[in-house]
Amino acid sequence: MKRATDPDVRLLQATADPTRLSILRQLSAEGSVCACSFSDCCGVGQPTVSHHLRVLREAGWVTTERRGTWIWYAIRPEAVERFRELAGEFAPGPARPVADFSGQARPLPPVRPAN
Amino acid sequence: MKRATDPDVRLLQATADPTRLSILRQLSAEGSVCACSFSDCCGVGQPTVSHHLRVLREAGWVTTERRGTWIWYAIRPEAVERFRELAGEFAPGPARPVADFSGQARPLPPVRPAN
DNA sequence: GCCCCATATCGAGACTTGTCAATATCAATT
DNA sequence: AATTGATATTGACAAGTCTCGATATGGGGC
Repeated sequence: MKRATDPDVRLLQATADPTRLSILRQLSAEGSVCACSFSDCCGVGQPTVSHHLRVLREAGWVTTERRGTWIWYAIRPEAVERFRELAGEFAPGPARPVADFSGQARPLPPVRPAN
Repeated sequence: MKRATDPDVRLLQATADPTRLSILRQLSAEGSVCACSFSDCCGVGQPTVSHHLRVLREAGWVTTERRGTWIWYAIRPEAVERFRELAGEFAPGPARPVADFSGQARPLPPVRPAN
């Protein structure tokens, strides 16, 4: 994959992994979670968890807060907001595609974008 | 990336690419789009567009309809619905993380999930 | 200072992905 | 049937990703 530069793509890419999706769901459910809580529940080793947390942080999904020895992670509201905006952008096609061309031999010369 | 099997992850993974995000946006804007319209606008060759459309189709994002020589793509309502459900799941952490431990030496022994 | 614990980083290996050129398939027209 | 045009598939390569073991970092308590 070519490294994504578009922030939207990075936000989406960060969610597109089973381990990170689990992390995001746990964070959503519990609000603020110690990094040490992820190693156990995700079935991967500590360095791997650390890697995924970094990906989430660099995509803008989470913030960290050090409390003594532990580091607590939480989801950033801006990330949720942006993700929901993206969800709002997506819209399904018409139930009946564009128009009814049944019986017509050459349905519709597609409108091609100027070339 | 290990090949994703979870349908949610596949749905998210399909969005996590600049070309595919463009395609989804164009489909959202125009409702139903001829495959031939994507080659021009996405800056990639025709086989690459075809590849991305396949990824979107196998993730459940789009359906196809053949009209003579052309093939029209449209976003499936179920995909949009599921994506919005996912967006609804995500919730930010508390503004003030969990509690105020300022001044306390050992803030909070993290509650570790049973091990 | 030293040790212990939680977390991050490094380096490597296996695997996946994005892209293209070449080719195949399929529908419509002649 | 041959041709033309749109789309899909194949095969290859470069680049990215996930995972781990080993190691580094950094804080707290002794």
